[in-house]
Amino acid sequence: MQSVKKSIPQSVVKRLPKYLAYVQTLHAEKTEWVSSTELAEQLGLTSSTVRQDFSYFDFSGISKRGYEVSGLQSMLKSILGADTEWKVVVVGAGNLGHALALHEDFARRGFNIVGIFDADPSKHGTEIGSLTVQPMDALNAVVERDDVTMGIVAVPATAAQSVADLLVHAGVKGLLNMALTHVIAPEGVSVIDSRIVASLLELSHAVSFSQG
Amino acid sequence: MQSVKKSIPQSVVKRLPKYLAYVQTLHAEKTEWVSSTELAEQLGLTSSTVRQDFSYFDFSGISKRGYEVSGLQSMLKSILGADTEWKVVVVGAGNLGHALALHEDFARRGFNIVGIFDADPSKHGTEIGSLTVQPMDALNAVVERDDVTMGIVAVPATAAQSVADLLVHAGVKGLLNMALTHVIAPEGVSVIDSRIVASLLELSHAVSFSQG
DNA sequence: TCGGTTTCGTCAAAAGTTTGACAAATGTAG
DNA sequence: CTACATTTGTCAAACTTTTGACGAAACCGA
Repeated sequence: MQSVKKSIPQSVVKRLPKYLAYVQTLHAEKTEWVSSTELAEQLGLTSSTVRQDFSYFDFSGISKRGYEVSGLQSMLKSILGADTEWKVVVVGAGNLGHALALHEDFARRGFNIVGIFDADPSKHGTEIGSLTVQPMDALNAVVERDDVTMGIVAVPATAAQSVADLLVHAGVKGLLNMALTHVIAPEGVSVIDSRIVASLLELSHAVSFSQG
Repeated sequence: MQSVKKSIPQSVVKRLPKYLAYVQTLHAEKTEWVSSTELAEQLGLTSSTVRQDFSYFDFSGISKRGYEVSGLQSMLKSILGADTEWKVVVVGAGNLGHALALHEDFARRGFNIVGIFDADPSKHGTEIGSLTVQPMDALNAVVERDDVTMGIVAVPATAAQSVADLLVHAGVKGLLNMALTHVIAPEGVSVIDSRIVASLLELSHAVSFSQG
């Protein structure tokens, strides 16, 4: 009987995007109810984990029916901030930055890329979709003017920390780090690592040591 | 006094790529020794975690000096399979697949992209770096001929599972899934989720609920 | 050589996460 | 209306991961 919203453990937050993705496909195909068992099967979990996870937020299922899909969807969206439009800048206009700036999945989920920046003058002025690559010293103004909340660090490992510092200084509150290196940010700024390369390394470990 | 190699917990394997990245920068600048304290500070861990992690593999530090950088680097590489060259294919020649096929970090770490495939005929024949986009039905032959171990699934969520099935059928042993949806693979095939979009959602959660 | 200090390796306690079990709730069929 | 089957919500046990503590090893300076 707690009314104070207790914060949701990291382990649970990490699963929420997957719940949301699946629930959205259900919603798209007009399914109205989903059980913890079905969610568990689809996402490779146990039904107990699913119910436990959902117990962290104020959303109840109904015995014998399960969870109402559209309500669950709204709840997940609101917890994840996926019902908000976010302004995002990308730093680094290499292959990866370029692709991320155009990535439809971001826009579809409310992450609007409002600027792309690069230190290399030869890239300035290049058009990427509806954006133009800008020099680093334009960053502060854009972040301020457009009220940008997040920055994507898509530069080589050696430059990652200094770009992160610039973004923090410009005022973003969250960083998505595409480099493999660790990036340090002050209290109040969240950093999440995208782990693209780390994932491949994990994979090669898994592949090397599976079945021997 | 166990000589049998006990398998390394997932939680530890996840940190290994970061250790490796940092140790490589040390190596590049000719630093010879590194302590658990320094590693901990740089990667945002406790020194205890670092020592505990290293206890899972057969590599000792020396009291009062720390760990020898180049030996540690080799050990990490060998555990992660980063001392091997891997053959990788990309499925999906959209923005993301395109960028991944060209991503220098992959090549630098021994992940060689040997083919890129797309279901869309209008993309076939497009040149991406030294590769040419091929139709899906060329997949099996390439995987077999080049002994491809891993596949990167860079297609829209709705196609992810079927592409994964094709890759598994072709014989890859590991999948890197770029889509937000969960992908199911048979026993013996490892799947790692790249979580790019999931990471942004995590970030927006973190940003929404920090300091309130 | 010796005492002081740093850093490792290890252990066990603490904290966090997942699972299994079961009562209570809800729906269904007769 | 009642018996039955299903599925939730919750609890505690089991498991995993992280942390703190401390003895032993190795180096350093006098």
